[in-house]
Amino acid sequence: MPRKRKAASKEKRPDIREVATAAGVSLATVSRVLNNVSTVDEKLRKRVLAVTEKLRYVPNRQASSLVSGRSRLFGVIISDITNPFFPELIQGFEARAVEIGYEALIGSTNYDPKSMELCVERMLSRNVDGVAVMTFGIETPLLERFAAQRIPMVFIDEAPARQLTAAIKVDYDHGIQQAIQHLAVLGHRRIGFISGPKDLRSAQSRLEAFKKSMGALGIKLSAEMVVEGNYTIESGQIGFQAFQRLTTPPSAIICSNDMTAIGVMHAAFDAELSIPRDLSVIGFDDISLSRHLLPPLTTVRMSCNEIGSRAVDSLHALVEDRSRAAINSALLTSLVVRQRTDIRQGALADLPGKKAKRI
Amino acid sequence: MPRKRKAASKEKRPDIREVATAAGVSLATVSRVLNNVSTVDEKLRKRVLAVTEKLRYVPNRQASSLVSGRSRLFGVIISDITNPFFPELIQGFEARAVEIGYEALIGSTNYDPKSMELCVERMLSRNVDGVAVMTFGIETPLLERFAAQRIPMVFIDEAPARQLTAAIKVDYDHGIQQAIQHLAVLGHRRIGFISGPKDLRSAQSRLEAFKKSMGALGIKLSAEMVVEGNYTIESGQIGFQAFQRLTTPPSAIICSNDMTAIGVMHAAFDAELSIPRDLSVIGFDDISLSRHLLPPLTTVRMSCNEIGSRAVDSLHALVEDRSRAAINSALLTSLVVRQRTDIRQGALADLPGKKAKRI
DNA sequence: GTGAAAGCGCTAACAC
DNA sequence: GTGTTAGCGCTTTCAC
Repeated sequence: MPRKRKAASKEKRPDIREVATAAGVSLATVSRVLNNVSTVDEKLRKRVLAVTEKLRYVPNRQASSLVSGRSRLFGVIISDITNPFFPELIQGFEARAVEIGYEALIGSTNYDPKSMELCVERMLSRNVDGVAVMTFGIETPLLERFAAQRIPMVFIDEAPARQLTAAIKVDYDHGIQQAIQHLAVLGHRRIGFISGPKDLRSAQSRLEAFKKSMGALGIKLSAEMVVEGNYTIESGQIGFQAFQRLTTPPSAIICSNDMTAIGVMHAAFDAELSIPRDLSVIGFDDISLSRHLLPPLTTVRMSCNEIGSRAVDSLHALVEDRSRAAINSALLTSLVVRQRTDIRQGALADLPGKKAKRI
Repeated sequence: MPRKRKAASKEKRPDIREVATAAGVSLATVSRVLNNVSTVDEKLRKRVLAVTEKLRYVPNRQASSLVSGRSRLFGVIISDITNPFFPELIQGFEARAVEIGYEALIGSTNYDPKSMELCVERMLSRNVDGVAVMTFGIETPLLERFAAQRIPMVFIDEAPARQLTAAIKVDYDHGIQQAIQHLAVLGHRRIGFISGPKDLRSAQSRLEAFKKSMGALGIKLSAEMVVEGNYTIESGQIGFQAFQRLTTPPSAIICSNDMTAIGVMHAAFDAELSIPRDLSVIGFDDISLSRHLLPPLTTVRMSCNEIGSRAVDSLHALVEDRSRAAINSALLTSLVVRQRTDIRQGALADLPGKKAKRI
């Protein structure tokens, strides 16, 4: 069949014009159909859709972005994807973004100022319609560049008071209070807390929730029971050692995140203390790793996945209606009891007459 | 100052034309400078660069992609970002992509055909310049859509023989041989293997490497010592149980990936077997989790980060010179000895006169 | 309700 | 070497 087009190997993909021709309409109509403009005649709609299908037409987003001024791209800035806190967040972010016809553009700062700046410029050069700043310690001047373009931003916990900016609020109190209650029931009274870096809002919030809950439960909290960490495994090890130097070390430790808790467990392991027999520990975040530890870690769960999806929702709201920041109810945290907490050693002796059971 | 421009709040970002005007050159020259075309006069170059800096000009990639036909976007298709195998891979992919001026577009199939198809269409509609298919079980017809557009693809281990396609080769033998050797030295002779799904190339390769190395070391391998798994924690648990039902269970188990090893450890824990005292286990991949387990897992390390960066390099080579597939030497694997392997119980008794030391 | 036409910001021929 | 110009594929007025 010599008249037929040459073999399909370098087939060019169809553009909107081809679809229009094949459907016998103008390309404006095709565009309207694809963008769900309601004023299109149902018959034409059907016809266009059929052709779209048949030709396997996929719209070129570069082109549509260029002319419409909306890239349908949301940036998400994180510290480092190998930090187990982030994958789940990204999963939530990406899934929700795709759901509403957006794409996620991930940028890792890698804790490096140079990377951060590059990251911001990449987002700018791809014209993101919004950015979720899920990392801390990013320099404010960099964020100003988004602000200058009126690009919406969303943060965790606390956002700079500015237009087109939202925050995903997290209710730390609930989970931490449950954690303390859980420990109290097991007979623990000396409960240590390893915080995150004090200059981070989220770290402060968690610490405050801890102090508040201790007060609410009527447990005395001495200053030596709070140690500052920095969310890393190492800081958990250091924190543990600091506690061990006390005349009376805590019988339970609550950590500001799971990585810190892992550090505590490693240090305890090295010190030949058995967890949970000699020391109970509770983490925070419930990264998937925690479930897989042996025995698994008791932790305060915060849905990172939901943080991601909420970030997208907020950004979306901000894009659609640039005046109103999306206000969501705070994300709840709650205790997941697994096997790194146990009744306090000697608790039974202290409470003669009472029967305590292992849980 | 009434004459001044209104406050900066809705400042539009500068385009190439503004830069050209400010630098007193044509916009073609600016474009040339930005794209490192060498024929530009050094004086003009400097001037343009200075203006670029001053105006904080960031090129609009949508526009340049549209006209140049290159999006500077590489897609990477994975199964699920919360599978600990992937974050490191993505990290390597993204880092290298950014390094060469590209962006990474991540697509998760979530083990779901619908997601997969959407994923492919997203990549197509964003005009990716290449795709790294790092997941298995993606339907070939979908990949044909990339092939039809002559979009380069890269795979792990084995690629369909086709133009514009490359594979990242991994040398499994080296690491697995080390693992078996390590176990043999510890006195293990009955070594079990839990494979990945038999219909996956990479799973086959690992199993073959195991069989080969066992033969090379002169260790007899009975059929009952190989169990098929599917790379999940559950399959590790099931595999362990299968081994336990044997008259003589293995004294050591090598798993096809770390998740499987974790499953084995969980099941052993439940069965009140102590690892490594009663059973040695070795994983494969060295996901970061393995390091953090208590005690940490002995495993065959494969640099997922490097798989990612090599994928980008291959794609890049394919884009630059569409005829030649990038050929890299195979990625090496090697044993990381940690604390989940130990001398076989009773090995000392079997070898009277020899002194064995714990390592 | 539909079509024609004017660009979005940039690159790549092509002149000069 | 540098500038001019014609689009890339699409959305969006604006007429009709």
